[in-house]
Amino acid sequence: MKKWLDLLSEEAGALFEAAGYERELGKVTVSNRPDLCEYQCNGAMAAAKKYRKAPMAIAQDILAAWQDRSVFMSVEIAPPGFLNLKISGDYIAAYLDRMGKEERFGWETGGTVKKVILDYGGPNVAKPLHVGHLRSAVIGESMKHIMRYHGDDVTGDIHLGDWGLQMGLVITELRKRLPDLVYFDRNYSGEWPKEAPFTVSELEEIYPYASAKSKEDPAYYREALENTKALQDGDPGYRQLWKQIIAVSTDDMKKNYARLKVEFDLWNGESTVHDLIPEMAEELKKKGFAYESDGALIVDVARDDDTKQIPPCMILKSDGAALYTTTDLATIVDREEKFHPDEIVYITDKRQELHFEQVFRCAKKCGLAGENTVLKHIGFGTVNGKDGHALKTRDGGVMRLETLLDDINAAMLEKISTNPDIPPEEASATASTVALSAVKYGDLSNQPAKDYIFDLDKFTSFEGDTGPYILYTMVRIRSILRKYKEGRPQTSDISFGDMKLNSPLPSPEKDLMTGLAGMNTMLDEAYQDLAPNRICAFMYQICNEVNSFYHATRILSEQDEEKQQGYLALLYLCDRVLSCCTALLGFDVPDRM
RNA sequence: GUGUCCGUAGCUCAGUUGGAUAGAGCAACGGCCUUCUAAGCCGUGGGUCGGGGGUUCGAAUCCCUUCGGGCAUACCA
Repeated sequence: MKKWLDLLSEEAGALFEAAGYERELGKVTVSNRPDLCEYQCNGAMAAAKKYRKAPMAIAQDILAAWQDRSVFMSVEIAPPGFLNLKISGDYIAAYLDRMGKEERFGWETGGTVKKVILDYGGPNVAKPLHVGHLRSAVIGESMKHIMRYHGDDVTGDIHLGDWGLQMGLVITELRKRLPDLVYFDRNYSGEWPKEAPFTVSELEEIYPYASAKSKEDPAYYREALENTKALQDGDPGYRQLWKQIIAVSTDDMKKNYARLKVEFDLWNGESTVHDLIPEMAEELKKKGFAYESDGALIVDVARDDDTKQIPPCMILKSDGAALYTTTDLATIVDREEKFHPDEIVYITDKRQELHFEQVFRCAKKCGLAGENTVLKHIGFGTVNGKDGHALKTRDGGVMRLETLLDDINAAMLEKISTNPDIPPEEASATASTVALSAVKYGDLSNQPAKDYIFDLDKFTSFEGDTGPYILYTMVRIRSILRKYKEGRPQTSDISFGDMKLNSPLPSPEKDLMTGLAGMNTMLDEAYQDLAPNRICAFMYQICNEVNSFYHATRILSEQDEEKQQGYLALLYLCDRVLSCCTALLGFDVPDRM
């Protein structure tokens, strides 16, 4: 089904053609002056140059050509040549009726189905999830939903950080603290213990300690490097210990991600591809792409037309160990073999931009990625505190994701509990639902690439452009629909009749209808740009319009049945549209709040 | 140094690819609940779009220049 604005543009284009001008001039946009009109067309001014005629005169011609009122109920001209348009009520109602019946609200997806690997989440084992991981998970999950809604075949891979220096650091520290563990006994030949010799909390304390120590103690750092290499080279005890670290750590992660309603299809990691590394490195050497420099194995990826300096891509460190680039390249090889994807999309912190530039160039240059495989990096900004710096706890530590969610949940529960209509046993679940909307909407309503300020007070205030406001509006809509149904004999599903615009004048009802007509356009833009923030902006607009409509209209007590059916049909469509949006963003809607 | 992103109301941000009087939210102030959830709605005040120059009928948007900031810049991820 054609996009609303395209449809209007065609209609306006027909007027231009009828008046003897090019069709293409009839481009219609949403009005900048809602006080004057609903839509505007600036074609007369654009035509002025081509036809060497005054814009106002051209506008007059268009006005003269306008006779059929079934689409535009009014056309007015304003200096220096604006065409101000108002839409007929029947026309918009018919469009919405059709939209409500079509699949995906009439969004034409073109039928192309892409196979996509979505690489997001990217937590490091042995490290607690912190707010930085929030964005990758929340944005990635939403993009997954958006692409799937489009029809794409998307596989989400968490891509654990489980193979680099951090593993060496943890092992080094464990060895210092618990030297008697069998994992460190080279001569041990018995069965490996099933139980891990540490808990998640211990693990999460060990990593930061080891990381800090390695920075001030060069000997310790060297040891960590050696242990990293030993792990990668297959030291049996280290490998067993490493498996325990991953098991304990991922167990905990799963709880956190479940809480965020984020689900991965694959729990692969850097280590998944460790067996591919030696062969890949050898191959790159043999083919002449990789060579030694300062003891490390590198591939040049700079190009003559670069405006910036691109450092070479490092395949192996001088001690022969793998690093981030190595596993990322091997992962491309692995994914190509197993999935033959059309696209691999990475969602990470934008500071890794250069890293991915290098990896992508290297993968293409060396033929590790197929010629037609699109490699895309979507970098997101930092989550900052109110001071504009990275979000910290009160005492300056790293803000854990768990803590953040707990805080918001608590604040939300307090609010929810003030509503006497919510039974206490329901309050907790409702609070989590609303809290999640606050967190996700708060994140996704920003452009991914930009930093944003995570202000707990703002997020828990429920006013303005927030998740709770959206949910509140939806709850209101559903409440009306429910009450209407309750008052009638129960059939399986009550249809709400045809869409009908009852007040074609400038009215909250009409604003809402024209707003809804933008749904398929919005979906297309959100998909093309992979921009969840567009969905948020759209929802916010619709919710504002719904609330204005709500206040201006008594629905349940409306005596004119046809009128009431029109209202209900409109609200029902709103509910479906908004529900679709919340699903794409990745949060639920409570029954009451 | 080089590259890159950014600078819009007191604060947090939009601004549909060059259009009319630059928009929201928060904060401030004033209205609206015997009626579908007032976590709402309606209204008021608040701006040299960092500065300067240019391109044209027309610039927050495009070009140049300048100031201020963030980030990146091969053996971390």
